[in-house]
Amino acid sequence: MYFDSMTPFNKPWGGLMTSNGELNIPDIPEISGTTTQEYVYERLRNAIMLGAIEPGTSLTMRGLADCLGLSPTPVREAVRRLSSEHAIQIKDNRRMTVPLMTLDRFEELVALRVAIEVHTAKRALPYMSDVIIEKMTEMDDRMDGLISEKDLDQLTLLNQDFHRTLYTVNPAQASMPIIESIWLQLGPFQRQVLTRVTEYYEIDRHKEILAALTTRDAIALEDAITNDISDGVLRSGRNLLAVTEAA
Amino acid sequence: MYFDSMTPFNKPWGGLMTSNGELNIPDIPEISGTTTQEYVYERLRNAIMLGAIEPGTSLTMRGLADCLGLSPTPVREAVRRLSSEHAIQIKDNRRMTVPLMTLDRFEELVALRVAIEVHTAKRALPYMSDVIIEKMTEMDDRMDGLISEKDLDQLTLLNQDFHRTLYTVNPAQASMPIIESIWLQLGPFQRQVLTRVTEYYEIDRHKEILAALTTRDAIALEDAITNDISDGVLRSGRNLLAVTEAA
DNA sequence: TTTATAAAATTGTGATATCATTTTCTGAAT
DNA sequence: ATTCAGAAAATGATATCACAATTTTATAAA
Repeated sequence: MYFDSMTPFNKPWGGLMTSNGELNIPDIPEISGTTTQEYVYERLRNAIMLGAIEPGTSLTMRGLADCLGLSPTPVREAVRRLSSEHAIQIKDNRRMTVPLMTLDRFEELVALRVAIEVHTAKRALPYMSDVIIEKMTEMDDRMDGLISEKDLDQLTLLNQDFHRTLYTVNPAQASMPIIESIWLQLGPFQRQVLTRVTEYYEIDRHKEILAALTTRDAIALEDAITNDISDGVLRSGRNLLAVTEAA
Repeated sequence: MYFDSMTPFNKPWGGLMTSNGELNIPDIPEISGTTTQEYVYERLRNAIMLGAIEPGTSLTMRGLADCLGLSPTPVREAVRRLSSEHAIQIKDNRRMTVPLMTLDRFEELVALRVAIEVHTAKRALPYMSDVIIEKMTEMDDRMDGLISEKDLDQLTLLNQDFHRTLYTVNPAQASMPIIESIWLQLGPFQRQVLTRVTEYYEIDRHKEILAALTTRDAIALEDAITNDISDGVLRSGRNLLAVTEAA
């Protein structure tokens, strides 16, 4: 069984479920030349980021292993990595979950995201080139298309690519792994928010970011990044959490 | 053999070394009720932070396992966690090392440390209490003693406690794990610097931090933290790296 | 229906076995 | 001394096994 046996399931057809059902971990292309452990890590990470694993659902190591058709060993390593990135919470009752968001934690994570990404963007600015700006502009154009198609998965991924492209023009940059870790902690909840919101990106802050990059204006860049992150889901997230935590 | 067989060792007494020699991983008190994997993680982390594993020394999973008298399984999990925190670099030739510092990376890490710690300190300020300030003052006093005794290990650890105490007064804080991760990346090199420097902490910036906390002055706190981090090892580190990289 | 208790199943953990690679060692030829 | 091939040893990765601890289910009593 791939799922937690704690979860009650009295299905009309009876019998045990085999390998698809409540928990559906989206497959990802298997990168050749990599280890199983790495594959599991990437796949679970992707599933968490895209909200395919509902926060609060309890999981087990062996359950995941069975679900993926693997032995517990590589799953354990992948899970432990995700756990040290706070993407998975290992509880003391032999269960683990994608942590539920709280209002306090949300505010902290968003503020931290702003602080680190602004800092990283500023340090990237001296390395910015017209070629990269062009590349980022293309990304932004593609995102406009994805918004109208309401393809949330690709939108999330491409939005990350956009930011990552900016930050990594600084070749010595050391903050990208940290930023990715924060994205991962915010991801599951952002997805919950996005599915409840109709208008995304009322004001396109990416255009502001691109403008600031073009003029090499650090102050404008700081504002643009701050606004992009804040406008994105901050307000909606606050609302959702305010309602949720009141109940 | 606990060490990399790549390392040549023609010892006069010949024969294989058993379990003490070049690589000496300081023991730590075994916390009861915890797993072997966690113990290995803490012990390796401590060893890296305190510079007991010389950066660049090549290690193997099995070597470490033998050294610690354990099977490879828990060692692998601990090593992978450290690897995802960039405390250990897993190379493609089946070896791993504590990464050597470069000037560029050093500058990035220190700047990042300043940015995150300033941000975290500011958000902690509203939660600051006289009791905590008193506790931090005592820590600072103890550090003065350790400086005169030149006890670098305890000094490093207590300095971290000092900062950690400040940042964690904010109960919802989410940045502590990130700060710890940066400390860990800086740790081995800081130790190399400290052993080559005679005067530590010419100006005691901790006193400035405590003053800013007492007056609840965010601007002064920002300056004090920035100066504390910058004065600590930044200048010496730059010098050491400038010389090293020229060669 | 609820509660207490015993039995059964499941779990996390860590050691071990196995396998394909990779590295290191050996020794001859240059 | 160097170089280079082949043999031998060591390594990382994963599956499997064993075991204690915990949870879940089954059973019986109130």
